Amino acid sequence: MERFTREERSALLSRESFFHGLPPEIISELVDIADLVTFSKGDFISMIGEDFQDVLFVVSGLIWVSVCSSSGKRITFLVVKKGEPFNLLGPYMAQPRLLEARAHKKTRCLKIKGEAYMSFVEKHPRIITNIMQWIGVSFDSAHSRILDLMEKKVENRIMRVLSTLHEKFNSPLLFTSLEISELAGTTTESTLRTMRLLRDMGIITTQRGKIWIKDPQALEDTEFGTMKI
Amino acid sequence: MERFTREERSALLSRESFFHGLPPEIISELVDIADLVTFSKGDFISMIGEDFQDVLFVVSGLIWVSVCSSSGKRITFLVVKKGEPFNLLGPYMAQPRLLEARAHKKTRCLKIKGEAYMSFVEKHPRIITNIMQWIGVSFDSAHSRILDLMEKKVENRIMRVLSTLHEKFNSPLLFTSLEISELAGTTTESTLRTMRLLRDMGIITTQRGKIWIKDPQALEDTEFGTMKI
DNA sequence: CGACTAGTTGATCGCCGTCAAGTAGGGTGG
DNA sequence: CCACCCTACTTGACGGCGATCAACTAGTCG
Repeated sequence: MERFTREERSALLSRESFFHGLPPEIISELVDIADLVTFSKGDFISMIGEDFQDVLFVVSGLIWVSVCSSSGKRITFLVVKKGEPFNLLGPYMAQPRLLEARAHKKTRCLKIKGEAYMSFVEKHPRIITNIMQWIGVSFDSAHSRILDLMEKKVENRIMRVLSTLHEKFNSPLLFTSLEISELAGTTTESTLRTMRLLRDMGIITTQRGKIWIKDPQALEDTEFGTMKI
Repeated sequence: MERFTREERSALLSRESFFHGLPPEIISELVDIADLVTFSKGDFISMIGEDFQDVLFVVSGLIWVSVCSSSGKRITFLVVKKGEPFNLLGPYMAQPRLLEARAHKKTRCLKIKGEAYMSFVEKHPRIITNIMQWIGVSFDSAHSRILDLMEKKVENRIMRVLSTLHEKFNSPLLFTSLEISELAGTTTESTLRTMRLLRDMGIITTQRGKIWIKDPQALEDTEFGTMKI
């Protein structure tokens, strides 16, 4: 692990990390078969339609994962931060997927080739629990998002996105309205209108590209459980 | 396997089955640790908020899996037919999920307790590939459904549901408009209005509870890949 | 034959996506 | 340091899709 900064190493072991609870020897064996790769801000990590087979574990930085349609509409369904995995399912899947992954800022990752990942899993079935739990939460999150889209108003979706981002990153949120709207499944205009309301109510304050959550409780809505963004 | 009918046995081994490609000895070992259970039409297999831990494999019949919100809105996101698994992720998850599973008609399943399932997976990592592939397809399907909800009109969603059901069950589809609407994420009224259009165009014919697809090609829309219902 | 469920169609109405026309921040290069 | 540009943000007006309400017909099962 010598090429890691201290911060990166602790990110891999933190409570929020994918690796939490795994025996240290499994983690270090995984690190041994991984390459440390760096993406610059804005880099495409995988493109739509590509058959991306590698598994990534973010050690620093941020990856935005979206699907987009041919009409240009895009929805971001995952924001992968340090300690979190990306593409746990990819290596097992035959057909290319509709994912687009992009580095939101300079991002360092552990990269494991699909083949190596699959053999690792078979050799260390202990890690299956971590994988399944991670996927399970993401899976339920996708379904709660479907429910949200069906019956919640745009305002509530935005509030939920802000609430979730706040839990994950704390204030200030360094995201633009465009990014928020792609997470909530709406347009920038609607996002801005809602943020105007929230500002008037004293729940948030904003600056170009920054959002401070002043009253996190006011954003809460536990109906469908937490999103996993 | 002596308690199975011949049809049930072959359902487990068919090409569309979850078990396809697995060595026979693994399948029979799985059957050994499973109980054969029968649900009557309309039975709740798992209720909202319940911490359902068993894994089921349908050998005959049909299970409808939905999420519903407190306001009564319900979306069906999975129809599990013979040869298919249900709740592959449940045993690994701590918190209860928002799933509701119901027998759509008399349904026979192999039932495995969560603990037994997890040990089985660790003991036979070979099955991980099947599990991951199955989950992966469902996962992508959830995301394509999100895109659908965001940018497709109700008409197109209905058409896609009909097309997918036709692929899975063939004509006639023995479903009511209410059921179709819960799959498409809309109301019965909108569903019926669309079906009226499709009927006028000669693409389908309908009877109470039955839908014949006369022109499957006309329903095609490959934009987001196939749904997995 | 009666009751329940499924299907049908019309009228209304509001959310929110879209278009449009701006303002303002902040980085770059001369 | 200023002029410039690009991006982010802002606000108003409009209009359409589809949810909702309502009233009805037609199968089907006991």
